[in-house]
Order: sequence, then C-alpha cells, then structure tokens
Amino acid sequence: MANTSDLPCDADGTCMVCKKKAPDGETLTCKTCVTPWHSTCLSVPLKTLADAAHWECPDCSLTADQPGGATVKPSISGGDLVEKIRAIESDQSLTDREKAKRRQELLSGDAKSASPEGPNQEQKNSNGETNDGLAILGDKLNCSICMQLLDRPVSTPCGHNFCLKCFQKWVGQGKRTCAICREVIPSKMAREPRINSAIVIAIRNAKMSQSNVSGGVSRVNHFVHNKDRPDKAYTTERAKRSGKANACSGKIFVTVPLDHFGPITAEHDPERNVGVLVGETWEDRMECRQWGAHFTHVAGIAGQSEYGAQSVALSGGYEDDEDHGEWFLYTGSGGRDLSGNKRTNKKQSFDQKFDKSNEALRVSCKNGYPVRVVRSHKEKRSSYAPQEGVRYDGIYRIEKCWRKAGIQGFKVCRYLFVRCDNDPAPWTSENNGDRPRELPTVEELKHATDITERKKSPAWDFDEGQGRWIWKKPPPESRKAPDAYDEEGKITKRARRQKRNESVKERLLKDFSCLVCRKVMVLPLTTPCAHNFCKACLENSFAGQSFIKQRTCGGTRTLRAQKNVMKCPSCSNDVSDFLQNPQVNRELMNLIESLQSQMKEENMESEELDGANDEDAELCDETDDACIEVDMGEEIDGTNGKSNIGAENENCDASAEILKEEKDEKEGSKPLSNTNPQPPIEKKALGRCDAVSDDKEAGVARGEMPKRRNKRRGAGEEACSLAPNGGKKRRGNKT
DNA sequence: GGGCCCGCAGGG
DNA sequence: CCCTGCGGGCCC
Repeated sequence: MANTSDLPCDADGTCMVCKKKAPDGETLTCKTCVTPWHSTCLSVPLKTLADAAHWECPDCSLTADQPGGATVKPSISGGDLVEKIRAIESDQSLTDREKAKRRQELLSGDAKSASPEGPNQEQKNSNGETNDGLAILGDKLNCSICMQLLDRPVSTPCGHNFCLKCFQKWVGQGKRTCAICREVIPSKMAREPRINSAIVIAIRNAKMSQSNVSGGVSRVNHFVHNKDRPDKAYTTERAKRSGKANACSGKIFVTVPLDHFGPITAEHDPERNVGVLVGETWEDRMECRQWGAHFTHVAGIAGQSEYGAQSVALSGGYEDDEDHGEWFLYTGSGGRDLSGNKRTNKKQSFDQKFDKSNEALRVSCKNGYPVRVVRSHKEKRSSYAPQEGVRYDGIYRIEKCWRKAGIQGFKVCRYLFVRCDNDPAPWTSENNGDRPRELPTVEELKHATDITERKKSPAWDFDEGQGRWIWKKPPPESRKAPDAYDEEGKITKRARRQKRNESVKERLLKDFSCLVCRKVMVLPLTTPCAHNFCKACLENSFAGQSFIKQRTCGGTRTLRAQKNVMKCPSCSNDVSDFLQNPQVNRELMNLIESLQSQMKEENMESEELDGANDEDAELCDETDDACIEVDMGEEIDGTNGKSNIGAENENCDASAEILKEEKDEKEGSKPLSNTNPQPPIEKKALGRCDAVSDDKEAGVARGEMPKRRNKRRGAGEEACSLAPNGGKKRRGNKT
C-alpha cells in the first residue's frame, strides 16, 4: 500500500521528501508513469536492483496487489536507465508515441533496439525471415495508457486495449469512460475486467519466437485426417458385416498428427475447442480413434519402433496386465499365432521381443515421453475400467520395462506405467492432478530380464515452479505431416513451401482466430466477457433476433417488453448490451491486417523465386486464410448451413453490407477471403458423433469413399471379385 | 461367454 | 505390398 509520505522528485530531479537532488544511482523511474523517485526516501524500499526496471511508483501501484512480482531481468542498471529515459524524454525530434516506444524498449530490457538510429528494427535471420516476434507486433499491442506492451490485457467494448493494472487504476480513479474514446465503460467491465486471452497468447507466442533458437516448442500444427469422411464410422459395400464389425473410420475430429505425443489440447479441437478431457468416454475404439486419444482401432499400442509410442489401450487382451489405477503393468504385443486370418489369439505360442510396437513403448520409456492411456470396458479384471465404452484416462509415463515369463510360460514384454496427468483420474475424488510419486515395488522385477530404465531426464516432467506436468524438452517433431516427403524421402516442394510459410507472423495470426468461424478475424470484436469474434460472425449468431422481446403477461393481452438475452457463443454471458453498439477492436484489426499484408508480400516474393509453374501454386496463391487455419467445420452444415436460430438470407446480407461499409472506410484494405460470415459450428454432444444427417451418411455408405486396397488373406477369397475395385491389379493370393 | 470371421488401419 | 493387431458382430 502506498504511504502518503511518498513523494516523487520534481522537474529538476529534486526529491520532494528530502528536498535534495537525488543522485543518479538513487533515482528510480516508475515503469508506468516514468516519474523519477528518490529510492532512499521511499517508505517501501526496493529489495533488489533487479526490480528497478519494473518498479511501479506508489501512485501507480495503488491498485496493484503486491509489488515485486516482476521477474524479468533488466539489462541495464537503475541509474543508467534513468539517464537513458531522460535522454529520450528530452529528444525534441521524437513524438510522444516514439518516446513511449523507446521507453518501452528500454524497460523491456531490449536495449539493442533502443539505439537512437534504429528503434524497432526487425531482426532477420540468415533466411531473411523475420524472427523477432515482438518487433512484428510493433506498437500495435501496446497499452493505450502506459504505451507499453500489454500486460494482462483487457479490452473494452469500445475496442481499446489496456493493461489490467492501468485499466484498474483508471477506473479506480473514478473514471467510467474509455481513456481513448471516452465511450462509457460498462459497470460490469469496470468491476470485473476480464483478460483477453487471445492477446495474451499472441504476445506469449511473439516472445517465444523471439527467444527461440529455432522452430518453437509450442508450435501448433494442424493436420486434418479423414476430413471428407462422414462423422460416423461407416461400412463399405465390400464389408460383409453390418455395423462396426468391419467398418471404416469416420472423420477425425481433432487436428493432431497421428504420431502426436501428449494431451490433446483445445487448440487441436476445432470442433469443441476444449481438447480431449480426462474421463471422456466413447462407445467403442472407432469413436475413440476419431477423437485422437488412441488412433489404432485394433492394436493396443500406437507407436513406431524408431520413434516412440503415443498411446495404449487397456482392454483385457493380455491376461498378464495388472491395473492399479495410478500405475499399471502392461504387456507388449505379439507372441501369438495369428495365422488363419485371426486378429487376436488368446494363446501365446512364442516369446515376445522388443521390436515393433514393443520397441516403440521402450523408446517412450527411455525418453520419458507422455503416453495417453485409454481403458476399455472389455478389461473385466480391473476395477478402474469403465462400465461401458472406452475412456480416456490421461497421461502416463513408462518408468521401466523388462521381459519376464508370462502366465502362459512364454516371455512377455512388460511395462510399468505411472500416471502423470495434470487432471485428476476419473476414479479419484481429488480435484488436483498427479504429483510425482514414488515408484511402486514390482515383485516380478526380481525375475526380470532385459530391464530398461530411463537414464536421461524425461521429456515430460513435473515443473515445481508451475506446479504442473509440462514438456521439459520439445516433443518429438511429427513425422506424419502430410506430403512432407516424396517417395525417395526427400522433402517435397510443397513441404518446403509450408515450412517457409510457417513464419512467426503466421503463427501470430492463428492466435487471432474468430471463435465462431475459426478463421483469422475480420473486423475483430472483443466481448465484455473477453471473447473474440469477427463482427459478422457474432452478429450473425443472433441474426433475426431483436434486443427486446414482447411477452404477454399473466394471461391478459397486455404486452410487456423484456430484454432479450443473447448468450456469447463461447460462454453463457449476455452480450446483448454489447451487441447494441459493437465496436471493432481497431488495434487488433490493424495488427492483423498488417501481418496479412506483410505475409502476402513475402508469399509473392517466394512465388517468384519458385517459378510460376509450380503445381502446388493454388495452395497459397493468396494470403489465403485456408492456408493458415484449419478449414474444418465448413462441411458440417453442408448445404443447409443456416442452422442457427433462423438466420435469414437478408440478415446475412445485411451484416455483409455492414462489413463492406466498414471495410470501404479503410483505404486500400484488400478483401479477405472470409467475408462470408460462417454460421456457428453446431456443438456436438460430448464424445458422440451421431449428429450426421441420414442422407449424408447414406451417401457415403454407398462405398465410393476412399480407394481401398483389395487385399485379403485366408478364407473368403472368392468374395474378393465382388469388390468395387476388383478389376484393379491385385495380389494373386493363393486359395 | 467363447470362438470364428474378416474389413480396416498402421508399421515397415 | 505384406504383416500385424487388446475389434466388433454374430453364431453357437
């Protein structure tokens, strides 16, 4: 709390407390208002010099909870800093904005770019690609009060962004209008400002790309599999059995690659935007596969021997398994005679080896990779198995693996799995996730051979500071990026292009996706509940609704006007007030448009370099959002896409008009590809995918889906000639 | 509940 | 292109 006796230095640098001129080494400058203070006269002295760069004066920290929260190390000492700030302040050639920018650069420790001749020079790497994410942001994500990079950003309904502290300080002074446009700040917003997480993530990513040597740990690639398939598993004509006995997989709803390690987070779940949650249950393995928890629909282990295993299923297929919930002993695959067209065989007839998927598990053990675990109702001996269906139980790590003689006498590969998930297990009443726990004593290890224990530090581990399990090392890079390699294993032109285009800018743009259409926002709006949408998308979500609805009262014919509640598409907050006069967040819009135009220029340059006759040219021939964003969801509605609350064509046109008008105001802004407002994606029932329309399903079930191999072995060979592609060359299997 | 059967999907 | 696989429907 501020002490009333705290006073700053006056214009001459004389401390108003001790009335002496404060020496340079004893002057402190507030990071918010840039006022100099005499450090020795402060009632709450600074703990370390390191706090100096982020010190906030008693006036500015009135609303701040605790001082000293800053952790960023300054590169400049206190006295030096003040001198530099003074130099900036007294530079007549600079505008106020430029001064603020330079102050910010100084205070953020970015002294190199604060050199007088070239502030904010973009740093280029050897490829000429801009790597300095924060520089790309420019001053577009600066707080309009302190002019520094937004810290805990909040966005007003009038479309302006402030640091939480600055905003709180502003309203704490009794001000109820926006510092920029003087628009009234809604009282709820003033009381409970919400952090705009899209901006947080964008800044975080920008910082990450700045500090990252190459690539980026948090990079999110979006791969779409089976996207043209129906929502449900389906049977081809060829399949002799109905239902899912011999079915093909339906659409994969999440955008992780098939060899994705670790949890499936919200950013990979365009369908529901929550990710795959612990405890989520599906009807069967096909459905489980569609949500990416465990991709292989028969095999218990999903993995690659040279690369690692991503997930396992506990389905009671091997009697040696031993389940204790938080830890379990898993048995490898193989050792069974599968001749005669069998898929499994209870009887073991030879030893298992550490090869194929057994080796994949061992690789995950050695590296400490996170392994997703699903339990099936078919595991009858475990009390932790679900009653029905297949359930996602979270992340485990393989702490040890070995071989031992199994129940049937032949050797089996064995794995000790220990849970390490940030969410509580489905069976526990705890409401926190796992903490590192001691390994259980495994009796059978006494008789084990080929024991493998992890030697290096695990890739997935508990971070004491954050109090959660995180990637301590970058997750293995996916080898399953579509079309990344040609037949000879050389990287393809398309992949090269994709790599090149995966610039910092592109990643930043992804952070500015509309929560409805999931594309980069056009005319971004931030609701008071801090969710971001395209203007058209949000308005279109309530097309046909009026702000006031009339209700008859108590059986009489009196009509009473009542406010119509309009729930934010992302949460249950009423956004009807906001919608009466929604203001575009122009700072965001400017940033998005500048990123897009820069990317377009870069793309054009690389087109020229590539030559005109590139067969993939249509992929990225514009600053096409489809290139940036996953284009899922569009087909969900198909032709009868106007699913939302009776949205009518006129309404769509109307909002498109508004869009256009607003757009035309801005000179030279290029039309964006997604000016068509998208209807909101229909929410799917959790873990279910039965929302597909009958005709659609029927259409696909006719069997013209993907071309399939026509291979077969063992019995039933005759039926082969009836297959749709029976005329194609096919292996002459012996009968 | 056990056994048989076989399309599919992924690994290599 | 072949091999493998802790599925799932159905018959007994």
